[in-house]
Amino acid sequence: MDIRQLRYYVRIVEEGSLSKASHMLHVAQPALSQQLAKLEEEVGKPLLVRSSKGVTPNEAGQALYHHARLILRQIDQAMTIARSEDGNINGVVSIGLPATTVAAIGLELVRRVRERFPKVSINVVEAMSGHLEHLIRQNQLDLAVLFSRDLASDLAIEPLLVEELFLILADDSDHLPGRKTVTMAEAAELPLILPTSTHGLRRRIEVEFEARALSPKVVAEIDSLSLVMRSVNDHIGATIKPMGAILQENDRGHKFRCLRFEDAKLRRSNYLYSLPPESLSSAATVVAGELRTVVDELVAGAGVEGFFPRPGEAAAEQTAPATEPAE
Amino acid sequence: MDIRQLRYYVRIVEEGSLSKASHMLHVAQPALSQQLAKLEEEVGKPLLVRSSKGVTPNEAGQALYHHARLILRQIDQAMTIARSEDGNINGVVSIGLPATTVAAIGLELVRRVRERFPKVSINVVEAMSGHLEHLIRQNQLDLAVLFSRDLASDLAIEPLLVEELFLILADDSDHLPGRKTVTMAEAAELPLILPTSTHGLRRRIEVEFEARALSPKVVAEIDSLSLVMRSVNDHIGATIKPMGAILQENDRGHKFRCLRFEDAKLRRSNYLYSLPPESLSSAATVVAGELRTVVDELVAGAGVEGFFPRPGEAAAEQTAPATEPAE
DNA sequence: ACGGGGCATAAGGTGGACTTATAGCACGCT
DNA sequence: AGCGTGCTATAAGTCCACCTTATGCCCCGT
Repeated sequence: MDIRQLRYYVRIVEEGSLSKASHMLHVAQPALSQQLAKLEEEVGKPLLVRSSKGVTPNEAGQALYHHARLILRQIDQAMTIARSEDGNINGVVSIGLPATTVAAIGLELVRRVRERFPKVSINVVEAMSGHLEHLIRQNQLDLAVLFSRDLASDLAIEPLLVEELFLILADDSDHLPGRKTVTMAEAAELPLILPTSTHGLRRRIEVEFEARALSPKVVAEIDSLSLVMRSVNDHIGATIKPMGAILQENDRGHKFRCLRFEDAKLRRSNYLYSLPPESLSSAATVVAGELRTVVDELVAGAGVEGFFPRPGEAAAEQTAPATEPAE
Repeated sequence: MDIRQLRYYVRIVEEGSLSKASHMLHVAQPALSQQLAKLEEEVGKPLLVRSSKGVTPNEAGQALYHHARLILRQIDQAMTIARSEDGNINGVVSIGLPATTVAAIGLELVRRVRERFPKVSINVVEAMSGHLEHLIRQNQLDLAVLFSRDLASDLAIEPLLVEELFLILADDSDHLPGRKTVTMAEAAELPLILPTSTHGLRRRIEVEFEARALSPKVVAEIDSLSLVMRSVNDHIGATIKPMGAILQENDRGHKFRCLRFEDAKLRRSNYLYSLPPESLSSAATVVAGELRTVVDELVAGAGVEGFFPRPGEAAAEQTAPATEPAE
């Protein structure tokens, strides 16, 4: 399929005749016949019904006609944008991110979008994933990062990354001194600060404890990341979070110890929700692209643990969990 | 711009190097250099910054990269849809139409969509234009036909057609017997059934009366097309509507006389609102296409008066009103 | 039966896209 | 400073694809 073929095809359908279209396009009629035949060969089925009065598209041909018009319009738009003074990508893009994702990549995402697309105004909405689900269902967000893939909707869903969960303690905590790993049983003995029961992360953690006939000693239920981390820093308890939880705490001068679970694979998948890629605005398209880039850099970052690439990338396939309970 | 150029370009940006991209694409590196040069010549500016370490896109190049990916994905999607068993266009498309537009084209639109795209479920929402404006702003409609172009939003707006307004009487009315035209002064003497004061059509009509120091004798204010037409048929008064108002009345066995205004150009523009064309679903795209086709046929229809093509079509340019008050 | 209008095929010419060969530049290492 | 490597750009030649003209076949209307 080629652009010239699409231009020929659109004109043929609009004129209802190869001969008339050839006049409009200033090419010989056999050229259209040949290009149409090549297109039909590539598609593998006829697109037009021929008669002595001209041609009419069948259903596949009609569908292709509409798509072809869209593609040609987008090619013109792409050319216009590329030719213009500054790429002319502008507009407001609202993106919903859970707190830990904001913590991990929020600043870098905003930096990149601001420097690469100065006329795009990115609006980062930090909220709990349940609320983000509601917002994007209500079309009040262009993009959202969520942890479940079963939000029934016509939105596009693509895996973004997989986060490993760690037991997080204050750096100077008396608990488990000098340790790099922890067992679920040891974690069950610690005072824990976890999100409330409706929170997906909380349910994910409880599943692992219950599978070992253990109960976590929950000393506080807090649905605010910054308050949780301040509470951990203040030795009220430990928490279980992905590494993103401490990345911005490091910036704030807080130090934490992160212990990997040696007898459990505690992981959480992140998904990027958006309108289907072909129905996203230019501004939202580039913001989604920059989000993927920032995540790729996080995953590949030297010295940064606990982030795995999205399943489907060849290098990552073998490291992704074989099965993972739905969150 | 060609599809092969876009494929080469996307791969060059992703690899950050023409040499690496040439390995991935199995073509010689100078071929990429030449095609990239042609693309930049067509765009009229550089897209990539060259260095001894490879290439990086500038802002125009980055924007083009995102668009190119979108276009290539849509080409793949178009091919997939064309190849599939039945075109695979499916989904629910909601379209908001004012009553007179439903009357003019509603049945034909539904017929065409049902026969050409059996898996598309079209949901025609008949409502007053003010309510349609609210619904589409709330993203509760995929498409809408409205009469004003100044609805501030990020929706795409395209002219659809221009309707001429007629004085409409019952066929057997004693008023203005045998006449084909009417003056504004004569109309001011008739009992009139008009929409309520907030209705755009009402305000359009009043502007013309006031410009001639005339007042319409409004005997009833009704915001229901079918009730208005039943009232006209029952000799309660005349009304002023586009021709669409009677097209379905003809089907119901009602007969009306339509008198053209000889001393006024009473016209109303219709606009198609939708998400920007590149962000519309496939189903909505084909429904919009079928809407345009139905309107074109209405405009070109033999014996059907009072509909003019959208401005911008060459044959119609001279018949479209040079200036027209904003509605 | 004939003429006109439509689409499809055959054959030839030309221009574009790819190839190989090579030049030039920058960077890193010795 | 010199050399090797890796990158992109240019030149020249080859081959293939797209367009042309010529023509055949079919259908419809008169």
